[in-house]
Amino acid sequence: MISLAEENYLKSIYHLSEGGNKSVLTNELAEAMNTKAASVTDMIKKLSIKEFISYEKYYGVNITAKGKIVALSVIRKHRLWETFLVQKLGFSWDEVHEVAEQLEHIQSKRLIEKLDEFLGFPKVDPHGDPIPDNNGKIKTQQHVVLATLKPGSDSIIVAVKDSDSQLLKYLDKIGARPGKKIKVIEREEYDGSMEISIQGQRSFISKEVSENILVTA
Amino acid sequence: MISLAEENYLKSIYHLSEGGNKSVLTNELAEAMNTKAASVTDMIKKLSIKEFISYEKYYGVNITAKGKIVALSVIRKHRLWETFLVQKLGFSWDEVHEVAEQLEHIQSKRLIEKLDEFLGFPKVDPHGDPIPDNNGKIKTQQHVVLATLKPGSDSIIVAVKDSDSQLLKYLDKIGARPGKKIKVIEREEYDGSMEISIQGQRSFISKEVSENILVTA
DNA sequence: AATATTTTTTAGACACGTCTAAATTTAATA
DNA sequence: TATTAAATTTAGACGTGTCTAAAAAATATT
Repeated sequence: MISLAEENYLKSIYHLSEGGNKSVLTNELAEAMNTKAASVTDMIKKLSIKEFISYEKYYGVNITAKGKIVALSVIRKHRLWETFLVQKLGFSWDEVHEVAEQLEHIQSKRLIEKLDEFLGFPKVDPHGDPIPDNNGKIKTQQHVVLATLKPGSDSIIVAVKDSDSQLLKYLDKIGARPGKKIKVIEREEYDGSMEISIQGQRSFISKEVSENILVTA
Repeated sequence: MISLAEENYLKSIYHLSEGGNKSVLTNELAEAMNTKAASVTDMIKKLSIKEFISYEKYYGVNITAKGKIVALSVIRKHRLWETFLVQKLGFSWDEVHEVAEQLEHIQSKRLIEKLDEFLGFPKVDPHGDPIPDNNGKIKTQQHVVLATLKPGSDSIIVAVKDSDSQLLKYLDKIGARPGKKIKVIEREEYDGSMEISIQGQRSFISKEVSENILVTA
């Protein structure tokens, strides 16, 4: 049996390693988990014994195939629940994260299968992130950070990086949601800020914001 | 903040005390919680300090008003989730208990309000048990155990006592669901077994079963 | 009433997940 | 390369919730 804490660590390791493509350092993980490095060391020892990760002292951790299965299952649940909260219960997309953080740990295969069906087998969640399938397969999107686009570029918003509620509220205000067309009107070389247009709605956004919006390549 | 274990204890104490109408003994609680008496003693000390229960050594516990609020909130969540599972996800009523045991601990006032609305503000769950309202008010039903009815009696099934999945499957098979009319055809004095009829479907049930079916008085 | 039985509590222990403070190792810098 | 700084791990501790075994209190029996 896998504990709630273990699931959360694996999910975090999966994300920080960008799907298992690089190793994750103790301090990174400590920051992401909002805990202390010493606690992380303790936990990664356990996860390592259980073979969810491989771990070499002082050199960070790598998630194993076995660990990925767990992480993707949790991510699948998280994204399905977020979809449920928005589509069925009428939550706005900036409110769902915390609740989904709890719901993702409910243990019941049947529940998730039924929920998936109830939602019509969605492929992406309300933030545009892909939902892993039942077998842990996930479609990695071809996307690029808005900040890198040149003036005049046209593309479609695919997803949003951060799950910070403040940012999401702001994006909602300027109409920046997955699926929407976005055009870069102008880009200020000095600070990287840009003027954009979404469905005719013009906005000035800072570089920071433009780095959190992912668009089609 | 209240922990998952504390919520479960309070829920159990609420049920065993029949809504706070009598005190609950350590051993009863131990059996209900599937744990040891010593563990119960430890926990009820904590709950007592937090004033969710009052506790006199060797004489069991009584739930306080503060404790009832917590218990009823958990019960409300449990029953709303059960309703969701059956009505929206298509679970059968004998499958929902375990999953609802997990879902009932999700912490989000907004979620429960939205869920309640989504379900159309149901008054009873799929087992016929009343759903406490937002303020912890619960309609106690006027019901009687089927076992006490005399032959010839006509009444309506209100709820089912036990949440054992085996029993629920059996009841489902003989058509015994909340809301259904039930007639006692004959009652065997010797062992308390009876012949009943539900929507024309006749069945012989043991005394044990008839003690788990609650009907209108 | 004295003794036996049952119930409950206490004492001491353990796994989990966390922490602080100190020690160790690696990386950076002079 | 020797020293300093940063990152990581170890050591020892703590709160939660659980356990077993033993002690204490309440109840039942003779």
